[in-house]
Amino acid sequence: MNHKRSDCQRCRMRAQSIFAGLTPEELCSLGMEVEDMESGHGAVLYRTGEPARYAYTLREGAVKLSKSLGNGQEVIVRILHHGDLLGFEGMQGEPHRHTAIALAPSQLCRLDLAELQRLSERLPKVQAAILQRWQDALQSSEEQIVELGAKRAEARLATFLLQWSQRYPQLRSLPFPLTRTDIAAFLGLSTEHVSRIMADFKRQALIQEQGGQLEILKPTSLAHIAGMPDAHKSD
Amino acid sequence: MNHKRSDCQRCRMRAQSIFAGLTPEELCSLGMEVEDMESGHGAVLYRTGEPARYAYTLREGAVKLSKSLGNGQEVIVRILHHGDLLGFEGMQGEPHRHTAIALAPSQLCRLDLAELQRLSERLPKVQAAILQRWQDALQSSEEQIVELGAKRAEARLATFLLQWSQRYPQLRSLPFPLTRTDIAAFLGLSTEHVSRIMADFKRQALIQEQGGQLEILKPTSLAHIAGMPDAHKSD
DNA sequence: GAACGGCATTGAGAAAAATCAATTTTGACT
DNA sequence: AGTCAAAATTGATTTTTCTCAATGCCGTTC
Repeated sequence: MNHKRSDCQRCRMRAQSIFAGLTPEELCSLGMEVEDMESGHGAVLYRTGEPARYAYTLREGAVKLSKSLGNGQEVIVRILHHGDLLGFEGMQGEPHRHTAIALAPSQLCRLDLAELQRLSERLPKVQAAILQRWQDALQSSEEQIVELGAKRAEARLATFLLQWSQRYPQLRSLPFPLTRTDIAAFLGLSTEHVSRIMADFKRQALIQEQGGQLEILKPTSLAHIAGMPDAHKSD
Repeated sequence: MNHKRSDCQRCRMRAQSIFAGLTPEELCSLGMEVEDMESGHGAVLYRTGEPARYAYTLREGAVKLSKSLGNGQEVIVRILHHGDLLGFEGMQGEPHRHTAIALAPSQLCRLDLAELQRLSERLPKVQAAILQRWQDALQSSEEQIVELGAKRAEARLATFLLQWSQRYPQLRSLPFPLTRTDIAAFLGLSTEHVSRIMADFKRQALIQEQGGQLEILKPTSLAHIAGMPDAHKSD
C-alpha cells in the first residue's frame, strides 16, 4: 500500500465525487487531507468492528464489503466499483460494519472522517452529496434483497453478470477478477452451484471467459433469464 | 383514512422524530404542514412508481414496504414499526420505490416533501437526523441480505420472530397481524414452508399464537436456532 | 345456524440447491 | 519445462425448499 498527498483539483473523478458541486477555491480552502493510495488484490482496507478513522473513494478497481457469521461463513453485502464510496458509516462515529477487501488492484482516496464530519456540517452541498450516496446504497441493497428473496440461482447470476457489465459500458471484454466463491458469497449460493451455472452459460454461448476477462455474448438472453423482459433488443 | 392538522408540540413521538433536536420555538416557526392520519389494515399509503408528494412518520402500528416483480410475485423489503419513517426517497425528487401498505391499523404523520426539502436545507439538525435514518435503513437492509443469503428457513424465521418481539419490549403478548404469506414474502420462502416451521415452533413450545397475538416462550432457544449464540440467558 | 371466503395446515412428490468427494485446470514460481 | 497450490469443474447423493392438491379452521354474512 502506497500513500501520497492527493491533488484533488486535477482528479478526473472530481465531477462524480462528493466534492462535485464546489468551486476550485472552496475545494482549496477545505484543508482536507486526502491521501492517494493503491491497494493490491486481496488487500484489507478495514475490518468489521474496527473504529472508523477513514472513509474512501474508490477511484479505480473493485472492492467487496462483507460480513461474516459466527460459523465462519462470509456474505458479500455489496460490491463497489470506480466512483463508489466506502467507510462512511463511520461519520456517525460508529465502527465499521463490514470488512472491505480489494478484489482487484485499486486506487482510492482516503479521507479523514473527523475532518469530513466537520466539513459536511459547514457545507450543505457536501452533506447532500453524501445523503445521495446513502440513498444509492440503500437502493442497491434493496435490489439485492429482491434477488435473494425471489429469484432462482440462474436468474441471480444472470442479473449479477449484467450489472457487472453495466459498470464498464464501453468495454467489450470486462475485467472480472472474482472467484466462484466470491460470486457465491454475494448471491447466496454454493461455490459448486455457481460453477455449474457459469459452465451452463458458457455452453449456451451466453458468455465467454478467459484469464480474468469476461465477455457477455448475449445480453438479451441473459436479461431474459434474469427475469427482466425489458432492456435493449440486440442479442 | 382520516386527516387533521397535527399538534407537533405535544406529540409523544417528538423526542424520537426527525425534529427531535429543535426547540419548541424553532418547531413552531417551521410552518410545516403536518397532517395526522389513521390508516386501517390493508390501506395503501403509496405505490411503486408514483410521484412522491408526502413522507410519513409511523406513530403507531406497522407498515410493509414491498416491491413486485413482473410475474406478480411480491417481495417485502422492509417492515416498519412505530417510530420509523417512510417515503423519504422522494426528498431527492424520485418517485416512490415501494408500495407501502398498513399491516395493522396505524397512525401516521404526513409531511409535505417539498416543505421538508426546504426545511432540511435550512436546518442542519434535521438533515442530520434524516441522514441517520437512511443509515439505519441501510443497516437493516444489509442484515436482511445476510439472512436471505446465508441462513436456512428455520433460522430466518427465528430471527424474524425475535426481531419482531424486540419492537415491543415491555409486552409479553405481542400484536402479530401478519399472514403466513406476508412472512413468506419477507423471508423469501413459500407460504407453506413458513406454515410448517411455525407449526414446528409451536409443537416445540417455543412460541404460542392465538387471534393475532404472539407469545415468545423460549427466546434463548429461538436465538440459538437463529444462529446467534448471544442474547440473554433465561430459559 | 348454514354457507361462504380467506387463511392455515398437512401430505406427497418434484425441483432446486447443498454437500461430499474426486479430478482437472490454471497460474505462479522455480 | 516442472512443481505446487489455489481455484474450477464434475459427478453422485442428500437435504432443503417448492409446488400442487386436499382439507380444516375461523370469522362473517345472510
